[in-house]
Amino acid sequence: MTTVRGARARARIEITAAIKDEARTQLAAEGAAKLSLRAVARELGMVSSALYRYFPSRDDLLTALIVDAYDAIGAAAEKAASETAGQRPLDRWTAVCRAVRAWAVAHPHEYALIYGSPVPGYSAPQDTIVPASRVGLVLIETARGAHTGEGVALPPLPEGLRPEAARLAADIAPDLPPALAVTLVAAWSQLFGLISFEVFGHFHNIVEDREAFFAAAARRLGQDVGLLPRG
Amino acid sequence: MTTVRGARARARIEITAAIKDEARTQLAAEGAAKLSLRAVARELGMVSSALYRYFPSRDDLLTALIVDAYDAIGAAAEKAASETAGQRPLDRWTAVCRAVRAWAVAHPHEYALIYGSPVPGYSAPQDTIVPASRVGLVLIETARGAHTGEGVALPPLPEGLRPEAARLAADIAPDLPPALAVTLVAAWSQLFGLISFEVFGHFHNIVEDREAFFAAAARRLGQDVGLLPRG
DNA sequence: TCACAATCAAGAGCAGTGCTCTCATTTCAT
DNA sequence: ATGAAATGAGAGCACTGCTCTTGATTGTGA
Repeated sequence: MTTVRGARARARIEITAAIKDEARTQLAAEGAAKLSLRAVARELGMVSSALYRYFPSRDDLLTALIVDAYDAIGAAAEKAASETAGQRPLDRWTAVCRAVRAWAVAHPHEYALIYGSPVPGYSAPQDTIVPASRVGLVLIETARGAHTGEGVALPPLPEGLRPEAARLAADIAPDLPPALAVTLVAAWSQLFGLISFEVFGHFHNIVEDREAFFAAAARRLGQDVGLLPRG
Repeated sequence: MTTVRGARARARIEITAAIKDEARTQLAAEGAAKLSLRAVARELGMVSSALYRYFPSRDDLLTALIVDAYDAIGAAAEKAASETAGQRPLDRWTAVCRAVRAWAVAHPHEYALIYGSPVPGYSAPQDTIVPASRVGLVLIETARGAHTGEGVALPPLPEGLRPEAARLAADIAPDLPPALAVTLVAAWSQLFGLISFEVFGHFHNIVEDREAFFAAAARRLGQDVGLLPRG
């Protein structure tokens, strides 16, 4: 399938990668707003129009970077999950959260690209939806481990949320109780609320020891989804 | 102080407001990335260089819009708080949260300007920090109502978070127990995690009944900060 | 009242951007 | 070997933020 047919195909792959690399460098240095196709081409010793043979537009380049960023932060989450395979669910949960945060803090501009204001259009391209779900899937999987077998005490669902909860659970995790599925999705978004506030500077002059603050909040999020401190 | 000295000063105020209005219109229509000084000037029947008499740069115009957006969402929160003055703390809390969300959903691009990726530089200008704190202050005030007098059961702080919690509480709410102050700040950021995920499209194909979902999550956040369902 | 200074609009212009088009060259499959 | 497809280079268009100069309008102190 992905066998390299000839020198030309090989070159195309390499140049595409080089373009993405240089773009990522500029992204990390100056942010998405100042990422310039011409500057990327200039740095690579080619003329700007040549770059359009590889990416049909600036937004397509950005989309490629978005996909890569989703994959990178998803891989970080998966790595933390697999490295804590035998441990208690709550510890695994916090380990995953801390890994996600660590990636975000280390790559603020790439993080802003995927969890900040949507820049290209309003609807995310099709290619991004699978990579975008990786962190969420890890969280679901981590929580699932604690809920196989017996049920855990979760607050009852409000009447009006019943149908939505059932639909949502059937969609993302049919084997889990609806109340848990809802809580998981909420915890998922709240996790990124914590991270975004730190990365985007809203904790400036407010939270100093961000590491400890986040660890405690993430742990509490884990308890919210039914992971017990001991057991 | 703000007395209008003459016709010229009056005109300056009016033109400045007109520029901001037109800029806000373009922001709402196309987003911050496509906000163009030249287009604003064109729409106002003036030449682009004239606009620089009122805003020294594009970033300064954006900063003015940022301040206005913080003020608007802060006012929405304060309105909800004052309109529910006599009610139970948990109901007030959810009312405030829903008002904040409603403003965000109604003004997605302005919301993205203040809670999305920071666009101008990395450090927010001085003028923004006071308006930026309004929503947070309302949340603190709402929670304070339930904690005057007796204490409410809050999970104990982890050992490592003790000093940070004390410092943080002394900073933002010296009369509240440190554990509550920490939880409040976490809930604050998690609230915007919920809203950002909705506004930025991360709930696409996942959460359908966003209204009910948010109401339940916000209520739960209120319980996290110690507001009791009954009482 | 009048002259001077501050303020302001207009226009030209600069450097930069994303993107398109044409044209020559190179590579590949037949 | 030949025709088709892929690639690179260059010119050019419309747009951007921003600066500078010029001339007109407005406010103010002697």
